[in-house]
Amino acid sequence: MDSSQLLKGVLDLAVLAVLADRDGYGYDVVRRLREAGLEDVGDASVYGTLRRLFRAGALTSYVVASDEGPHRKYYGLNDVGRSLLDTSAKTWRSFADTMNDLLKEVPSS
Amino acid sequence: MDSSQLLKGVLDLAVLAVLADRDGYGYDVVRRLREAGLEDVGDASVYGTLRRLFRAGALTSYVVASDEGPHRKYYGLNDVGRSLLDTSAKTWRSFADTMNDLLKEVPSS
DNA sequence: GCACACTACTGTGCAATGCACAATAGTGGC
DNA sequence: GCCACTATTGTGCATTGCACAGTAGTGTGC
Repeated sequence: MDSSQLLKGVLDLAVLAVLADRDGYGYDVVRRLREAGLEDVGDASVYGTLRRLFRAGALTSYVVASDEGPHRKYYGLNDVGRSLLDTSAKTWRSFADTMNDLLKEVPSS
Repeated sequence: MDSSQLLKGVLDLAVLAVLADRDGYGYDVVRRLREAGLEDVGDASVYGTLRRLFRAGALTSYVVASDEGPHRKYYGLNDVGRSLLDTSAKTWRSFADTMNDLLKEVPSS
């Protein structure tokens, strides 16, 4: 099973969760998601998600120059983003519970 | 957050899990999924998923006449389907664990 | 100086899939 | 006859993750 389809609709949540910890720029968010276990996440997906969330008014954005490469566009949560994170996390937990319940007859291995 | 996006890539798994319990026809699978907590699942999604899984060789299919309405096209798991269910369930559990870990800093309410 | 690797962002176009909606059709109650 | 419920199929759309290409800055090794 391709885990890329599992990400649909959850990448927003994952990105919000990562940014809740601390502000980050695209390349950095990709790295943090992969370290967290989402190893197959594509960089274009993350950049796209950040832009979408920003356009939706959930993120702040500011550019910082770097002396180790190109400039970095940092993103951070604002109130809309924090509230989106809360409700999305709630929706996710309830959904995951439902799925786990459905799967309780399926042997773990 | 629209839970419809959460279903992406998971509806296959949910349908397989429901059919693992016992064979079922489309309309019945929709009802069982809704009773299980997936209240917003669309009927066209389920019919589409059943056809897709059948085309992929994971399901058997047979038509049964009904005296309470139109005929019913039953679907059931074959070996491919059972193996798909196992690996998909494993992928889901690992993915859900990763997400829950990412969300552990987010207050539950 | 130049090739290359790593960092970092943007844009285009595609594939997968859940869903709305319409059409078809059988049964039964009023 | 009309309507509600059951049951399946097909069309077309919206969302979204991703591959890929392009641009660009920094540092390393030759």
